[in-house]
Amino acid sequence: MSSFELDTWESLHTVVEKLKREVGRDLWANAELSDTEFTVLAHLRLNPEGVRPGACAQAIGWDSSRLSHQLRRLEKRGLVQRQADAHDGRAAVLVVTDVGQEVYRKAIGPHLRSARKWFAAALSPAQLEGLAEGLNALQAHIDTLSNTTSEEKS
Amino acid sequence: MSSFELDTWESLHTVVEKLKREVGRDLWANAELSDTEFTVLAHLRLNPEGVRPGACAQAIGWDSSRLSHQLRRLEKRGLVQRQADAHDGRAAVLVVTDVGQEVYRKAIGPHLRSARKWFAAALSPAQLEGLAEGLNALQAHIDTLSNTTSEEKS
DNA sequence: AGCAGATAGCTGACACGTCAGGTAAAAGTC
DNA sequence: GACTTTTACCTGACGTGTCAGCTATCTGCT
Repeated sequence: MSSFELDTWESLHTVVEKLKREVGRDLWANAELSDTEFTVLAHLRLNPEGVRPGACAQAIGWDSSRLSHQLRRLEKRGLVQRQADAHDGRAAVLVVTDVGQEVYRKAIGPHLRSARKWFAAALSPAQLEGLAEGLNALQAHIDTLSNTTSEEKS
Repeated sequence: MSSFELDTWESLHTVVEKLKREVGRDLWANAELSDTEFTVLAHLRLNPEGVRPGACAQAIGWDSSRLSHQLRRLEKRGLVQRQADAHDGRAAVLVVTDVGQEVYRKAIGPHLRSARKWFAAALSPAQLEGLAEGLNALQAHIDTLSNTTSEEKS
C-alpha cells in the first residue's frame, strides 16, 4: 500500500459516508424513507407479481438476515406485504402495497434530484468515467475473491 | 441523472459497502477491532499528549455524539482514557492507553494487508488515479455545499 | 414410506449511528 | 457580580447491520 493508495482508500470511506448521510437526510425529509427502505422498495416495485426474499436479497447484495429485519420494519409500516408461496411452504412472496407504491412515487423524484445535487453535479464526464471504471474494477475483484472460497495471502 | 450516472451512484454504494464489510471482518478477526474503533485509535495515536474530543471528531469527520458513543465503548474496553482538562472544565482530553497502543500495533499490519488485498490489488495505476480524482471532486463539492448553509434547489 | 441433509427464511443479542435533548462550564453583557 | 448565550460534551431512544443459531419445509436416497 503506497501512501497514495492509502489516501484514496480513506477518502473512499469518508466521501461515501458523507454522501450517504446527506442524501439519506434529504430522502427522509422528503418522503420519510430511509435509504435502505428505498432500496428495497425500488427493487420490489419492478416485479408487481411478487419477489422471493432470497432473490431480492441477492439482487441488492444483502444477506437474508438483513433483509428480513428490514422487511419486518417495512411490513410494520404497511409498505410491503409478505404472502405465503403456494408452491414452497418455506418461502414467502413480497409485494409492495398500494401505500408502498404511493410512498415510492412520492420519493423518487426528490431522491433523484438529491443524488444529482450531491453526486452527479460534482463530476465532469471524464471524472465520472474514471470513477465508474475504478468501481467496476473493484466490483470484479470482489467477485473474484468472494467466489474463490480459499483464503489467499495478500 | 443519466442512467450511467445512476448506475455509478448505485455501484458506489454497493461496492463500498462490500469492501467495508470484508475489510471490517478481517480487522475483527485479526485484532478484535471494529473499523470505527480503528479509525479513532489511529487518529489519537498521532498525538500522545492527548486530543480534545471536538478536534478528533472534526479530524475524522464525525459529529461529537457519534464519537462520544464510540469513546464510551473504547474506554470500557480499556483502550482509551478520558482525562479532565485543567484549562477548560467542559472539555476532556483523550489518551490511548498502553493496551490501546499494543492493540493498534497488532492491528495495523494485517489491516494494511487486508486493504491491499481487497482494494489496492484490484486497481491499475490508471484506475486508481481515476478513482482518486473522482473522489477529490466529490469531496470538494461536498465541502462547497456544506459550507454554504443555504438550501439550494437542485 | 422414512430419514438425512440441504434450503428458505426468521429471530435475539449486541454493536453502531443519528437525532433530540440534556448538563455544566466559559465567554460575553449589563 | 448576576444574567444570558455559547460552547463542549454526554445521554437515551430508536432504527439499523451482523452474527450465531433457530424452525419449517423440501429433496434425494434407500
